[in-house]
Amino acid sequence: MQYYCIMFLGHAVKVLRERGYKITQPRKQLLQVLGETDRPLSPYDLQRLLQEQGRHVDHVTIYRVLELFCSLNLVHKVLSLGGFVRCTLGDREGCHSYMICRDCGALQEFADKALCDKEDEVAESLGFHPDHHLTELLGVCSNCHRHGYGWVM
Amino acid sequence: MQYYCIMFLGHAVKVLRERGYKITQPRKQLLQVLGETDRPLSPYDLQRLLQEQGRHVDHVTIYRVLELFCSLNLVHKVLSLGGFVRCTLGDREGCHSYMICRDCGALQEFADKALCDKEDEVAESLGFHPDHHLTELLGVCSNCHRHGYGWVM
DNA sequence: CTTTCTGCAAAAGGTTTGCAGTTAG
DNA sequence: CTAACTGCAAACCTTTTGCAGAAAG
Repeated sequence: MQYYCIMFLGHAVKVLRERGYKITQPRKQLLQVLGETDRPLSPYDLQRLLQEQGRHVDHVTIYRVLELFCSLNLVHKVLSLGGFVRCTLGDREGCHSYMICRDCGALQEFADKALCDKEDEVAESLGFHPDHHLTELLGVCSNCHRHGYGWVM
Repeated sequence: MQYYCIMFLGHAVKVLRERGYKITQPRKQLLQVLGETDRPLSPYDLQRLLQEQGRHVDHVTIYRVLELFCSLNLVHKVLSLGGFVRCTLGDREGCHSYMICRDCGALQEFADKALCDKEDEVAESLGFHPDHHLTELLGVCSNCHRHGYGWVM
């Protein structure tokens, strides 16, 4: 996780620089927090977390920074939970897919070409021409599944 | 459409009665409005529409009625647009799927077993056990697609 | 007649806007 | 030094809560 966090931070800073955006304190701090978790967090969740580290960032700034990060595909907005997570994939357009664990709240992003194609196929067969897919699967991750059985027994 | 509206209203009233809920004025009026459109509408959209018909329904009531309708699977909440649409399918659990047209805003609900299975398959292959699928496809419906080409030429 | 439901008032929560002052490069 | 960015104040919109009165069955 520590490893991914550094990867994420490095990549994000690179993207910001390339596009001419400044590397400010609030942006760095938000990247830090987003890099450390795989749970979707709301703007106020993020503010609370920063607060606990003794860092005060205005909620308006958080909204604006998240909007920027989304536009650069550094984070995604997760609709079924209403929070933001760091993007863990490359710049594959169109087919964001997420699995979200009900127990631990962790989100795992994936991109599956075959699934995308199947979605297109079904839609086209109904006369629809999709250009964007939203797929969010709710359930239990392998970790929690194991522990879940443990509790019952 | 008129036909579907009556179907929807009849079915909804039956479900409410069966479960012991009262058929009140606000509930009837909301069913009416929801039955007449295939666009997702927000609580305040619905209030506005009723207002225009000279009917005053408090927004708190609208929230409470929509919550009830959702729990009875009479309407669905659409996350990518943040509105409510009438449910057009039977009580198939688990696999809600929607196609939403960017141009006209119309939503079409569908349930495709093969697509559901494919989603499960992909998730399971990544060690995840899904119990709920959220699939929303954004694009252009056949109607708007035709007219779209018309505009260009 | 009783239970359920609605409307109202108010609060709570989330999001957006404008502007003056600060900061990164 | 300058353009970009942040913080603050305030407005705005959405959603929730508690309670007294109305309405459905």
